[in-house]
Amino acid sequence: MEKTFQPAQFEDALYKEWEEKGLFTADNTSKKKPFSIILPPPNANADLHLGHAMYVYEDIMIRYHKLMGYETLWLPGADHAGFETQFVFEKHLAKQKKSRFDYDRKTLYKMIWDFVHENRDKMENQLRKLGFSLDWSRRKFTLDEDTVAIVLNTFKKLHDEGYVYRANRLVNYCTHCGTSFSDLEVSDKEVEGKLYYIDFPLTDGKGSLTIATTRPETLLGDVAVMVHPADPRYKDHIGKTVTLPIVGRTIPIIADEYVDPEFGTGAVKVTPNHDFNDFAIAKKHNLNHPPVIGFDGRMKNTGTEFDGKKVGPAREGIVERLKTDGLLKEIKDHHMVVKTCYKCGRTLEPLPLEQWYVKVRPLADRALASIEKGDVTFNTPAFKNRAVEWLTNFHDWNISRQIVWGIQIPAYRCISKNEWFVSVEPPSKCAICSECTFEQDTDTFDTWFSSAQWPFTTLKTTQPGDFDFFYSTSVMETGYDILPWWVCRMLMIGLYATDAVPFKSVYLHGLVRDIKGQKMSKSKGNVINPLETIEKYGCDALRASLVFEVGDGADQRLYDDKIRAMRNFANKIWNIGRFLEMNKTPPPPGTPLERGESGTSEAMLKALKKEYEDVKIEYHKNMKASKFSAGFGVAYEFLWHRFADFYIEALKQDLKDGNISTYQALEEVYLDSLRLLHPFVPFVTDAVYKQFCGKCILET
RNA sequence: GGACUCGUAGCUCAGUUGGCUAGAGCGUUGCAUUGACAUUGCAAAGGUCACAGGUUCAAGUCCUGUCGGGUCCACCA
Repeated sequence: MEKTFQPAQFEDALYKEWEEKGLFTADNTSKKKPFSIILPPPNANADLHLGHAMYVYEDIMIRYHKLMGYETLWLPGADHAGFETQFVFEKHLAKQKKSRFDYDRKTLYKMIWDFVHENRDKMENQLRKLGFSLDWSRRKFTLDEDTVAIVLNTFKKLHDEGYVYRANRLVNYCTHCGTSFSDLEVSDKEVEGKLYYIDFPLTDGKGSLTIATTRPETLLGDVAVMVHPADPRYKDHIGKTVTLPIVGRTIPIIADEYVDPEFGTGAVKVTPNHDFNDFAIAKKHNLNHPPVIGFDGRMKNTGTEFDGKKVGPAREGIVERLKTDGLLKEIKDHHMVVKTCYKCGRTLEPLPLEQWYVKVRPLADRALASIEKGDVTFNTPAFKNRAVEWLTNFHDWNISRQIVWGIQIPAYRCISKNEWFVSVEPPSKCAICSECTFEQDTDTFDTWFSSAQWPFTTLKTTQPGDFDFFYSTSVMETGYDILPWWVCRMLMIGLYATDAVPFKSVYLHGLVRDIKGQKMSKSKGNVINPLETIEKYGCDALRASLVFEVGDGADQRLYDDKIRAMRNFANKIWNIGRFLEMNKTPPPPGTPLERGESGTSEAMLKALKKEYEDVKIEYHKNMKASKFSAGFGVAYEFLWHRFADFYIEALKQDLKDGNISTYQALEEVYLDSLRLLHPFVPFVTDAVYKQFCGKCILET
């Protein structure tokens, strides 16, 4: 063995050897019991970060089960990550002073395609750097033709069976990113805003009604003023009309219990197309007015000079105008929450738009039942509760996105009758009037709609027999932060499409933070790059530090000292091997040892074996209970502080004397303990193991 | 407003169903060792396990409350 421990010198070669020997390749005709995990497909738009390194928990499970005699499959993939990728790509375009508007749909798609494939190769090599025992012969991409076909079929099935419908509702729309979102992609932001008190003159000339609003610009699209039916202040106003400032339209004063008399003046304006609550109220009272804000974020349909102005300047202008007209009573500071785009951070605009929705309730109920029955289990009760809470409260899911990068929705509109039909294959003629030149929906699916199907779109398209042998998969391991986005939706859609749970258990891990507990981000400059860390300390050190003394599913802080400590452990593993190798010396001629007689060490060797047996029991107990940190801790403590510090130190002289039975006993325990540690620190354990056995650990 | 989670040595954290003098890594102090490893070994200092009650033969561990940190969801004209 080399004198010094230098992981960078053997890791890549060892990984290559594992791959070439087919140690990660699954056999779906095996007689062994299956154990399968689908890798959460990383977005093919950037380098891997520490979050991806947390997939080490999957590698631990896979390697452990392989060593325990299971037929394992860990299936790698990449996600096209629709909106996320388009967003990243637009940033690249911006650097070249270009934008998505400079290209037609096809060109833009092709450009992103090339960008993604370049990134995908890089990303996959980074997964190799992490030592992950992925079956590369089965790698998949969410835009592979065969997986896309399955996604389209699922959509059609959902549609035909009434679980997907098209509706014109208000959506959360980002006028900068140019797309709508589901409820989950909306992030709340607290801001110090203003509350404007505005007089709406009564049409009969007898005074005015003061309303309070945070969005004066939307008054151009108002259809009513609303008060609480029991509010004594406004009892006489109900049924009268007011004249809308600036535009001069006459609108009614209506009553609805929705109004909170305590807030503002107790009188509220109703703008059907730009506020979710008002939308519902206006529908109830059968009132409407065209939208006054467009998808470009500019005012329209107001018949005023504000048409064409962006919302912000329009608000300022309108406030000025109200002041001039003497209708602005007061402006108060108002602490409020605005819904913003989770990606670009700009304020979202509620706008009316026709979209495809998944009717979530029946699907979620089935998912809840599967959890209830225990068909799916969670690694902690808290995560189970959170999943149940989400599944109980899900709203219908908007799956339409106004972006080009993704799977175009297989829905077609009959132009002459303005009706929609769904068809997996591009139809040759209109299915409704059979004459018109119908057109396909330009929208693409929410990425999560295809991700939600990933466990079966992959297994149904890798190798014949894979689905039958490996589905339902054994574990879904991912970060708890995407429980609602991904895990819950996989459960819902998986149950619907395959009549079986997509995974039998869910293992959620926590977030990796910096030493102060802050989220890592480029702007804060506190990012630990996994690849640089591997370069510096070795892959095993990084992997071990993400597992060592970490609570189940808990967030953790990662820092250089911890990684170094784990590198030291890897070094220890290496040097124990070196020491044993150096002491594999025959006993001097003519001594009792040469005749094979055991020395004084017999009792100690017996104690060692006993202790090791106990350690193994403890280790397997933890591993089987998915207490990986504890399992690692047990093996760590034993090898370093018992085996090396205590037994080797005590038997050192005996070993140097050439006591072959001492040597053999130590070697046996050492090599076996390498197998316990292998799932956590695969490189160093295998590098040493090969020196002694000539084979890789997973080969034996 | 609803829910979850955490508060254990200077720092970062483990502590499984309540059970012997409360553990680890890093850091600190002393000693040793330069023929496995200074990426080492031995030893030491350091904690009234946030606080206050309660259950129990026994509580860091269970229950209630308080304080403090974090997270998620809902509402907000």
